[in-house]
Amino acid sequence: MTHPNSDDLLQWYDINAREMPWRTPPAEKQAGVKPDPYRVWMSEIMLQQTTVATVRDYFIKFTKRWPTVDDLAAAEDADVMAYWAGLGYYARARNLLKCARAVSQLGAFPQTYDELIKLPGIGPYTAAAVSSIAFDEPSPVMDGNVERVMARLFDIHTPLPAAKPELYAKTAELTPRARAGDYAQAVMDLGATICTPKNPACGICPWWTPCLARQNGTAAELPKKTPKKPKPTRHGIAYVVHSDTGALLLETRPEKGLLGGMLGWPTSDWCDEPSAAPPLDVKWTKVNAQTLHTFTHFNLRLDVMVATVEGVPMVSGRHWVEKHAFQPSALPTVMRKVWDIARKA
DNA sequence: AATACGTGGGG
DNA sequence: TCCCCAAGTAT
Repeated sequence: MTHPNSDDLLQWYDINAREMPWRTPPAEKQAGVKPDPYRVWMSEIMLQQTTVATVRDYFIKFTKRWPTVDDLAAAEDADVMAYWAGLGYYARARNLLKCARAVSQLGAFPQTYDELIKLPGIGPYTAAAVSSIAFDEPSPVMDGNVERVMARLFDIHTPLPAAKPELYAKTAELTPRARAGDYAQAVMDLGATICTPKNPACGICPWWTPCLARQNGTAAELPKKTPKKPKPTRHGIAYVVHSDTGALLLETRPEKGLLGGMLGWPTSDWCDEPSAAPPLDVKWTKVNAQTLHTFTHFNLRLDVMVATVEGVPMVSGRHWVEKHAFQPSALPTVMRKVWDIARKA
């Protein structure tokens, strides 16, 4: 019974590594070019709970706009949030900026897991990924892909998240001292392309031989997971008001909580039976369409109310944005949906 | 420890 | 249609 070998996976990775904008191309790597820690870090933050396909364009946009960590550190908060709009998990954008400013202050990125994990937005996964990929520290990297691969490799049936310590032990055991960063990316690539959640392609897997789940025919049912709770549906009202000068009334949402720090329309609270909370005492018209949106832990149905006012009266906590300066792309997706409905009304 | 936190794509 | 899930972190 052969034991899984990191070299077998690295050999596969050297041939099959997917090209990504944050990876050093093989030719340059061979010439000794080291990855840019800023780009590695940026990619890892964006890749948290987000697919490579979605991240690619955002990464290119961000690094073009802010080529270095010092550039990003000097950016306006609202500018960064607008660039992040649509990518989700907006606390990442707020922490991205905090982290950039901390690193800029330090003068350079810390190079070790222990130092990196102290920075905002960097947890166990990201600290391990950056220290290994950018700085060759052999930190075991465990994300959802690695968990799945380990659960199958060792045929572990303990459900997640209880299985994490056990899976981490296997991850650490398999992580090589040399090329730990490449190895981590190799396991993640394997999980994304071959050892997939559904229909794993065991027939072309470089770890076909040692994989216990493959031997036992249990690969497709692993990893086990504890059942999740049902999603409630909440209701709310969004208010889109035009000034007769062409301006729109918007708000920057509070730092904490859902869509924190993002631009959005004034809304009621979101609950079973929302109480009307229009931002202005004018004649509102209910649009004959609703916004449906699914968040991580609840569904949302928003009614959309529209109105027109004369001039641009001051409204506490809200601000008017001139039409020429208004960019729907700066809104989180749910707010973009509201705009799509309101503009047609 | 358990919950909050987005979004888009695939089966 | 609906459910799953994707390179997790903060509290």
